[in-house]
Amino acid sequence: MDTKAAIAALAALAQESRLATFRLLVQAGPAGLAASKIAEALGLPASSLSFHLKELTHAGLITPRQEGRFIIYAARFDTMNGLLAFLTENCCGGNPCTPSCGLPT
Amino acid sequence: MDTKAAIAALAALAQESRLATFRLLVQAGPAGLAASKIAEALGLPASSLSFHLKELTHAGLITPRQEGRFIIYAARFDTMNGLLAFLTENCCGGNPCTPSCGLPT
DNA sequence: TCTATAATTCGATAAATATGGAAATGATCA
DNA sequence: TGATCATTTCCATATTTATCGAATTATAGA
Repeated sequence: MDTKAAIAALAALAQESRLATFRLLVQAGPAGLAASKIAEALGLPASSLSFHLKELTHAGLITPRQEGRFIIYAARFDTMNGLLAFLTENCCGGNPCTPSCGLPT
Repeated sequence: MDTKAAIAALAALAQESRLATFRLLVQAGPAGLAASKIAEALGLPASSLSFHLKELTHAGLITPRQEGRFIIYAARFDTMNGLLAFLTENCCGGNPCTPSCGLPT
């Protein structure tokens, strides 16, 4: 992951409705959820949710697939893991550091 | 970490200068860096950097300490780790999931 | 105290973003 | 084809945010 992609992902997550959407999809796992189910779960108007889904998709954090007349969204764990790795890259100059400094175990 | 804190941290990181600042401090480790050193390293005007340092501090991602006439900023690894944990919370409903779904190893 | 350096606050401007109703598009089934 | 449901696009508005020069505050040393 490069800086541009990381900023896109972080900006996408830095918004209440989108963060809630993403976390819902992380918890739903690869099976994902239809847009209408997300709207219902979060109490969002369809047009607002659609705007946010597009942001998350464009940032590579979720991916849509058509299933019947539903569009199912699922979290992209590869991107999420790339983001986590990017943030912790070269922690403490690559030197061994205290437990509080490393990744959660 | 709660949702409010996570959004504050994500928003703080979702900006080029701040992300670069934070990563610089992550790599610097607990020793940290003086504001002027950060400005020099990133080529930012002092007033702009100061604005961003305040944002990062307010989000709990960095912390300042006075040392002589310098103010040294250091990354707060506890907050960063809390953020990573928050994002991956209850991944896949807590069920075992494929390797691509878990945290990086 | 006077001076030099470090860092922040102020202020004005420019740019990006969230919101949600209404209308349009896309997909399925009878 | 016509009806129905799912989703997106369009639009206008309100809000937030980034930028950086100039002025201000704070710290240390002579």
